[in-house]
Amino acid sequence: MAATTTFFVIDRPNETASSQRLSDSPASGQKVDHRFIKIACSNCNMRELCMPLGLDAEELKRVDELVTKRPLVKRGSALFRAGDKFTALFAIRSGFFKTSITSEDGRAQVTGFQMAGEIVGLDGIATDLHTCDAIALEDTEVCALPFERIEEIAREVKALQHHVHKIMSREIVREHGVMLLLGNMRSEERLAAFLLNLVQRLHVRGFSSSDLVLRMTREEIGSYLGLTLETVSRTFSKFADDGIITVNQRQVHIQNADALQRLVSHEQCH
Amino acid sequence: MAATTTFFVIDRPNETASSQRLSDSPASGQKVDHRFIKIACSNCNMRELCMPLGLDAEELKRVDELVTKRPLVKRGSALFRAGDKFTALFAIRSGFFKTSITSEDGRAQVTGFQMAGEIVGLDGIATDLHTCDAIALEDTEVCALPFERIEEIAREVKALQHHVHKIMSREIVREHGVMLLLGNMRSEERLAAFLLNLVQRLHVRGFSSSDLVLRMTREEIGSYLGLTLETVSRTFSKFADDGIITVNQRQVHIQNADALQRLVSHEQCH
DNA sequence: TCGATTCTTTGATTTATCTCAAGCTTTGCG
DNA sequence: CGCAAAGCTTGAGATAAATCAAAGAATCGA
Repeated sequence: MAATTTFFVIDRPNETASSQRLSDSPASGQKVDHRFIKIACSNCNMRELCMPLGLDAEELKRVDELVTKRPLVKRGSALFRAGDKFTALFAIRSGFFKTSITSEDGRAQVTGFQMAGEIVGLDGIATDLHTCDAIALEDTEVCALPFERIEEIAREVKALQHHVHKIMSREIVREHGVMLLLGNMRSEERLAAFLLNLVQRLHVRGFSSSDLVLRMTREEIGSYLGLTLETVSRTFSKFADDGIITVNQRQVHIQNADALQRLVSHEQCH
Repeated sequence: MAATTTFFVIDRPNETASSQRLSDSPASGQKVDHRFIKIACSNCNMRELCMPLGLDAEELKRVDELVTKRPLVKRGSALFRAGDKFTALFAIRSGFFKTSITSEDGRAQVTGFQMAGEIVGLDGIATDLHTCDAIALEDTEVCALPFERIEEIAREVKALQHHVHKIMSREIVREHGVMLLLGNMRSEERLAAFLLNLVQRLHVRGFSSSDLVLRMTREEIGSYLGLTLETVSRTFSKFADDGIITVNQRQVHIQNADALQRLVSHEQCH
């Protein structure tokens, strides 16, 4: 299904998490307000994951200019909400987001879960207004990339231009996969696909490919997969009974990835 | 739900449909082979629908250079298929397409229906390979827009650059709407949303907002909506029984658009 | 124009998932 | 620390939609 959507994610050497809060609280004991320090993308510990490839030094410099703010979004709060003015894309430096839309009559649909190295905000380009909410599932740090600057630099840096196009195309392809999941798969297949997708993305980031900590509730998983929270819970229990996974609340250990893969790709109905 | 994805669609004054076939058959009785005539976007009868706004004469000229081929795709055949090399976006000049993906195990999911003035092929940018099939549901005419040229010109023409970004973002937002539909709605709500979306898009193109001819089968509608063809058929019948629509095979007349709208937006479950 | 194929409708039955409900666990806050 | 709130699990029953089946209608190509 989903290739992950990556971009620039910025590392900030020798700083504590608290020093870069965007709040008004004084950075006690510090001479320099780190909030306004601009860190070079070229120092980013995730640049292999996120940076467009093949930039020369001059082009890299231009990319660095992109990052203006690096807000910290606390667990449960919104990076942006539907209706907010769109001004920037956000590269997630650390933490986990969910994006969701709500219809007029109040139905909510989680449209994705995003982790470090991925981009949120692409929905806002169409109308200059965001159409979904981006909610932090844990304390997160993001890089704000003002879209006008992106376009400006993309006009000069070919690699960046193409990278932006790729990121958007990847998101379109990812959503095709979700449509297949929602339109064609049964609950077990959906949850299996979900788990495999999550660990695969985490593995790329250097984490285990068999252990993961879910950052979202059963209800949020259900919303994403078009299932009720009860069905998600039952399906977890079934996988555990079948010895495919071990579940302990948000902790999941995948014991038999092949079995999950077979659920997703092998037609079970025959 | 879905804003339509529009782009350049080219009109060709004083030509018959047959004269521009891409086949090798000779254009009998004609001195000039119209197959190779390049028609200016500025003459397009759908330019209000498709052209990026605010281009000056010079910029318009550059956009015209984009269109190189204008193939005719016959009903049932593919404009491109999953795995094909991606080289161009296609603007639909006339006719109707479906796009669909197929998973390894053979499950098919229709991911969209596209009509004149809309763009197909965005999925190919991510990996330089198409990931879905685009099948003509009737004889169609498209403009091939080589993507390298698009990017080249977009680097110089700001309006085109932003237009491309908007088209891709719109597609992302449209797919969010489909996810809501697949994840949250019941069969009647899905079909109502589908019908309203179709007539709305047709209406923008100057067609009736109450009458439409379905270009796709019940099965294709079902695939798009995550339903079986039988459920689609039954739901059509139910709408007809309720006096909301009149159905005669592919001919649909909407008698009570408000009722459809209420189905979609009003929570029926309470 | 006719026959074959594809498409559509409708009915009967099954089933996957939802809903409702209750109890249990964990988390977070005063 | 203890209580309240949020989150999770499990069961029983209801139900929307799938499946299976068969017949009728439309379309297409020979």
